[in-house]
Amino acid sequence: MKGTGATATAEELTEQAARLRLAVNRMARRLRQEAPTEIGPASIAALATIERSGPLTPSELARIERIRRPTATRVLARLTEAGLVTRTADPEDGRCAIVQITPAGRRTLKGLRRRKTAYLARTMRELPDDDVATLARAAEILERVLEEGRE
Amino acid sequence: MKGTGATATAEELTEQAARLRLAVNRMARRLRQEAPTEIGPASIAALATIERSGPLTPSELARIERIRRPTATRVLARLTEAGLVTRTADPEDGRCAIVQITPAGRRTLKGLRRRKTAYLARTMRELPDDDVATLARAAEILERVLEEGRE
DNA sequence: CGAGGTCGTTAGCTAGGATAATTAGCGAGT
DNA sequence: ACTCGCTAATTATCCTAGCTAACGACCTCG
Repeated sequence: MKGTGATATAEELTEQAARLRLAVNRMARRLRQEAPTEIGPASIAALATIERSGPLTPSELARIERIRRPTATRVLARLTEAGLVTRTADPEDGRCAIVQITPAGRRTLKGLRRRKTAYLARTMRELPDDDVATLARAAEILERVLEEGRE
Repeated sequence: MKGTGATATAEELTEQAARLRLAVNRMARRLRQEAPTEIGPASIAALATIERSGPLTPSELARIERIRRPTATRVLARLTEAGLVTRTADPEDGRCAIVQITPAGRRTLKGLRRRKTAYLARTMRELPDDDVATLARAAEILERVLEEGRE
């Protein structure tokens, strides 16, 4: 295992970044395939954000999800259509809508999480403990990086 | 196999899988945004596969990339259009086309890799060494898992 | 030769990203 | 108090990229 354990050179870093990028891309695609949903992964991600970050406006959703507002509009239209979120007018600012998750949304999210995680959990169950731990820590690092990268 | 110290419970495993899934999805999205290409990440992935796995037929490409043949057809149409691959008739089977990467394709891939990896490398440069090492190992693990999952 | 299977393509659907342009509402400056 | 500029949200349109269904071309085998 080269490059681990000592400070990586710029070249090694680039190499590692390239591998990570490929692995992430392919895994994302695989996950999409392994966990077919009726409502689309991006919409699910948005719904999860709405659950986690409380009632928010479409613009806030767009900022958090790093998508454009029109995309948020469309995603929200589907979620609303499906009864997973509600939109109410902001009493303080007539331009804003306030989006909230519904009980049905929470239920959907819960069931989805269970199903969508099954493939990965199944895969991880077959890995040695070290690897599982590594992946878990990698997830944390990625979370942190993703969080920092947003301003 | 398992059973060393920090063995995760089923619940923990599920939790970890869920976090990894989210992190992978978000990172993939971020990478797509950070590395805008004129030709689309899936097409690039296909081109990389064509480079790596030598001359192949559209069906083989579809199998390796885990996409359907019509999708492969479209991707190949764009790559051919862009002069990055060539298609020749299979002399032994009139139904098959044989797809090969062109020098321009290799060049494109090379330049793209450099550009597309920049964001991750930049990000990783700011991480402590052990985080970089963790991510590198995670990439290896994911590669292995992805490789195993295909038959 | 004909039947059935495979390869590649075409047509049409959906999701999810983007931009550009429009509408509505807020707030500050004169 | 009105207008101007900014922001919020939507609408319309375009793109990539997955899918299925259906089709013609071709191979294989009885």
